[in-house]
Amino acid sequence: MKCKTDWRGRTEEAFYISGIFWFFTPFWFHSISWQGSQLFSYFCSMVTNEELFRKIISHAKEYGFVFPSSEIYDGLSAVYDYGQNGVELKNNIKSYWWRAMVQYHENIVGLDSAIFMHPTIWKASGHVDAFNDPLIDNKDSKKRYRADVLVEDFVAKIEDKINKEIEKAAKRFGETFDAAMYRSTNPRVMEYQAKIDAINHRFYSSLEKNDLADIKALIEELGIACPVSGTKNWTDVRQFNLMFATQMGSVSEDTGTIYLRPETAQGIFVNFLNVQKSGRMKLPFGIAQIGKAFRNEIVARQFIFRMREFEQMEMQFFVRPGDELKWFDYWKKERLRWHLSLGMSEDNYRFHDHEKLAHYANAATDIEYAFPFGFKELEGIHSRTDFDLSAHSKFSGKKLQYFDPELNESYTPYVIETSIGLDRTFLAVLSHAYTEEKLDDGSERVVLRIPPVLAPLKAAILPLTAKDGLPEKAREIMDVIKYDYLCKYEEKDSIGRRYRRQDAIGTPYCITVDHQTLEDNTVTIRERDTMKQERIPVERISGIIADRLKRNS
RNA sequence: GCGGAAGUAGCUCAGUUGGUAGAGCACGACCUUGCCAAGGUCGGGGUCGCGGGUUCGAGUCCCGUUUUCCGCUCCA
Repeated sequence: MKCKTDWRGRTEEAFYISGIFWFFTPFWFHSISWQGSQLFSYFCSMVTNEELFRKIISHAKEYGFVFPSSEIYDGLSAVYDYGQNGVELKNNIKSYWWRAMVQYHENIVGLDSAIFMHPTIWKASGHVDAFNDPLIDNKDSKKRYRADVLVEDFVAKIEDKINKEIEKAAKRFGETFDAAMYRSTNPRVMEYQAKIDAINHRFYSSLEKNDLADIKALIEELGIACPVSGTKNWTDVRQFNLMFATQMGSVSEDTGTIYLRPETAQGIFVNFLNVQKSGRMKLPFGIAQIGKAFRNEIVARQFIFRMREFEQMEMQFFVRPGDELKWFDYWKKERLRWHLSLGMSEDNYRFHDHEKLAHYANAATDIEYAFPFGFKELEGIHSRTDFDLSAHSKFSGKKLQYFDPELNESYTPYVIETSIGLDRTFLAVLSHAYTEEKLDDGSERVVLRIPPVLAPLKAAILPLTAKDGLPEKAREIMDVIKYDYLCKYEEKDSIGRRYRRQDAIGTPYCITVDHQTLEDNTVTIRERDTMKQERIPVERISGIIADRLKRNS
C-alpha cells in the first residue's frame, strides 16, 4: 500500500532493479553475480542514504529541531542549537533515560557535577597525556599520521628482525636454546635492541618536552616513508590537544589553566565518596549523570553525530572486584533492552566488542546504531576496573575505598560504565523516524515516526473550522489538557494541512473538535502513524493519551 | 588540517559572451472551503556567504576568506 523509503534509503525500487538483474541472469552465473548484485544494491542504498541524510538535516532545520549555531554570523563549525521542537525531543530522551536508570533502579542515584574541575583530575584520568596526539602530514599523499604511530611501526619492524634472528637461532640450536639468554647476549640482537631503546628514549623525551621539531627530525633521520606515497616529504609535527582550555581567576595551582571536561565520568568518580557516604550506598550501586562535555575534535562532522560540544548520559556502576564481568554482561543486556524499548527495530542495533582494549579496561563493547551513514557507536559499555578510583586516590592522596560489611574488609570498587551520546540518540531517533510516504490517494506525506513517549508535542487540538463556536470549545479543551501534556492549539489552514504539519514534527495524536462535539461532548482522536480516527468523550482525552504513551514505553 | 564540490528569498532552484535580481512552494492579510496539504485576491521578504581586485558596469571573471557536503585522517 505504501511505498516507504525507510531511513536506510532502501526504497522498493532499489530492490526491484537488483531483482531484475537476478531474474535475467543465467543460473550458472548466479554464484558469481550474487556478490555483484549485492554490491549494486549496496551502491544504490549508499546513494539514496546520502540523499536521505541530507533530507533529514534540512527537515530538522525547517521544522525547528536543529539549527546551525550562530547562523546569522555564518555559523560556527560543528556546533548546533536545538530549536523549539528539538529541545523537547532532547529533554524527553533525557527523562526517558533518567527514569530507566535512576527511578527504576533503586541502587542508582543521580548527580550533576560542574563542567569545571580541578586540573589535576585530567592528569589522573590520563586525558592530559592521551588527548595530546602529535600529528604529521605527508605532503605528497596528503595523508595524516600520528607521529607516535609512525615511530611505533618503525620500531615494530626492528622488533620483527630480532624475532627472526631468534627463530633462526632456535632452529640452529634445537631444544637447548634459551631465547632470553640469546636476546641478552647475541651482538646483532643487542644492537637492534639498543637502536629500539634509543629511538624510544628520544621520542618520548621529546614528546615530554613538547619538542615537536625533534620528533620531526627523528622521523626524517629514521628515513620513515609514507606507506601510501612512499616519499619522505613531511610537514612539521603539530600537537592537537583535544581538551578545551580556559583561564580561571583563582586556582591554587601555579597556572590558572583549567579544562572544559572532555567526559562527564570523572565528575562521578571524584564524588564517589560523597555520594556513597551521604547516601549510605551499599555496593553494588551506581551514579548517573547527564551533562555537556567538550572535545576539540580535529574533524567534527556528520551533523550532530560528532560535535565539539556534546551531551552524554553516563552511569558508573561500582561493584565488588571479581564481580565486574558479571555486571558487565548485565549492563550489556540491560542497556540494549532500553534501546529496544523505544521500538526502533531490533535490526538497527548491534554490539561491537572491542578487541583492543584501552589501558584501563578489561572488557568493552559498543552498542552501534544503523545511522544513514552506517553502523556507528551510540553507546559504550566498559569494564573500567579500579583504574579511575585508584588513579584519583593516588593523585589526590585520599583513600577512595569501600568497606564491605559482608566481607569485613576495605577495597577499591571496580566500575562498569555505560556512556551514551545524547545527541547521537537524538539523531538515531530522527533518522529512524523520518519517513516519506505515498498514500493511497496518490498524495505524499512526510511523517516523523518518533516513539510517542519522546515526541516533542503529545497532541494538537484542532477545531475543524474556525467558526460556529468550534474554536471556543477547542480552547476549553486545550486549557484542560495542557496541564497534562505539551500540546498545541491550531486553527489556521484546512484540517488536512494541519494534520500534515503535525505529522512533520511527529505529534502522535490530533484531537479534532467538530460540530458533533458541541452536541455530545465527544472529539475525534487521530493517530499519526495509521491516520485512523476514533471518537472519544472529551473527559477521557488525557487518560487515553496516557494509556497509549505507557503502552509505547 | 589537506584535497574536491557547493553557497542566489524560510525551502527547492533558474539567472544567456559581464548590462536594472526571478519562479514554484512556504509566509502574512482578507475571501472561499470544511476530516487528511498546495481555490481566489493582495502583500511582505534577497546589499546574490563575506572581503578585496579587474571593469564604465560583477550574481556572473580573478584572488582571499568563511560555512556546508564528500574523501583522507582521528575517534575513551
